[in-house]
Amino acid sequence: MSTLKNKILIVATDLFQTRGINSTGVDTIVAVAGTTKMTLYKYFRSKEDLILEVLTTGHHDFQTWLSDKLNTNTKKPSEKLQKLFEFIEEWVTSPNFRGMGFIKASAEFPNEENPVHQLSSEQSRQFRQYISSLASEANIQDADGLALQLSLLFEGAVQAEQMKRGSGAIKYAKKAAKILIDGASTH
Amino acid sequence: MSTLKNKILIVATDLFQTRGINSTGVDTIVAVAGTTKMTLYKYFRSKEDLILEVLTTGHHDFQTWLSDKLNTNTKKPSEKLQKLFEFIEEWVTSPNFRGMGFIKASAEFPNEENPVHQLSSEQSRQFRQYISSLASEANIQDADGLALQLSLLFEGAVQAEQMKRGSGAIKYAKKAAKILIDGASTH
DNA sequence: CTTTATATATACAGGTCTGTATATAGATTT
DNA sequence: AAATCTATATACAGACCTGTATATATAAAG
Repeated sequence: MSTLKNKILIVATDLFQTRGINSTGVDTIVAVAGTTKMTLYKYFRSKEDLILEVLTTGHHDFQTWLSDKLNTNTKKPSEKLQKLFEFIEEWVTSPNFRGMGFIKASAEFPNEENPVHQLSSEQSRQFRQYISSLASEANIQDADGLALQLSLLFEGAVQAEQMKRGSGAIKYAKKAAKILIDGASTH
Repeated sequence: MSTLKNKILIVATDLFQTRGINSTGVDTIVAVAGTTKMTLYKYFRSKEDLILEVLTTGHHDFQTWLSDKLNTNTKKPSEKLQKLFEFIEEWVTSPNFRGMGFIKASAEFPNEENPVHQLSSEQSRQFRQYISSLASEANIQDADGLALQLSLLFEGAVQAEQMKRGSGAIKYAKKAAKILIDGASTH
């Protein structure tokens, strides 16, 4: 991938997160990235295309990082579920953390026919599905139910952490997750 | 309060929720409300003023409704905490439900110096504080911690319910809340 | 050296948005 | 009947936004 395209993606990810998507114009993006609109529109057909690619890249990076971490550090399925929030905390509190795009994108684009809304909604569903598969492998009865509960905690904590870094929300979410997982395991 | 001002507030609340705040122009609001911009700017100094009043009204309505429900239907402090999510579910699934403004407003206005962000952040804090006071009265040790966990579940469930009505998120949030409350009560 | 590919600089068209200015209609009060 | 208050109708200024058109620079490749 071109260096400039990559730079634009990184800058856009950052600005979308800190200033909001709709409030960030392409002029601002190219100015911060140190390039011009002509170059941006060479790599992205439209601003919407850029938004979609930012979301796709961010989600892919997170999912790859998370499953790698889980696969290399744990063996038993039950361990993976237990370690899940440990690694999420590591991700969220890392300096590279630039937010989970899909959480805020669906708020800024509430219209269900909007492509950005559809993608972020699909990413949220995929992540929940991934947690559910972990729960299934750990022989949890209501895997989908637990996955939904854990994703509520996750999305809430990430949003809180975005709003105020070091809020401690992720620590309490981790504790709550442990209780819920333990409760679902015994039945 | 003037009938027209009230009508504008109701219409704006609805449009902000379904189309997003930034994506809803004042022209659309007055067209749906059946009035003109001149009238809107008679009652509100600016669009930002309108947004702030929509948030304030919505939050006040919810808090009033919730504490009334809790005070008339329960006596013992421990009961209030247990019944909390029952009433929240009733509110969220009622036909009048028009979303919790402060949850989405902070996503659309991420800048911490923005008055809309500040107000929604403050409302989120107030609600968490209210839950914490219920927990304290119920003799929960880490009242603030439990309040944070419950608010994560609440905000996550409301957001999920907004994105897809009848998603069932609130039901699972209620179950999770019960587990967390019971867990925090025994210690 | 010349051709080709890539990036820059700049200007602008067409649209949308907020907020205001001006003129008018209807209704209530004096 | 005259004056006053409230709401309407309409137009527009000024700002911002996306996306494109045009001309130029720079550097690698034949």
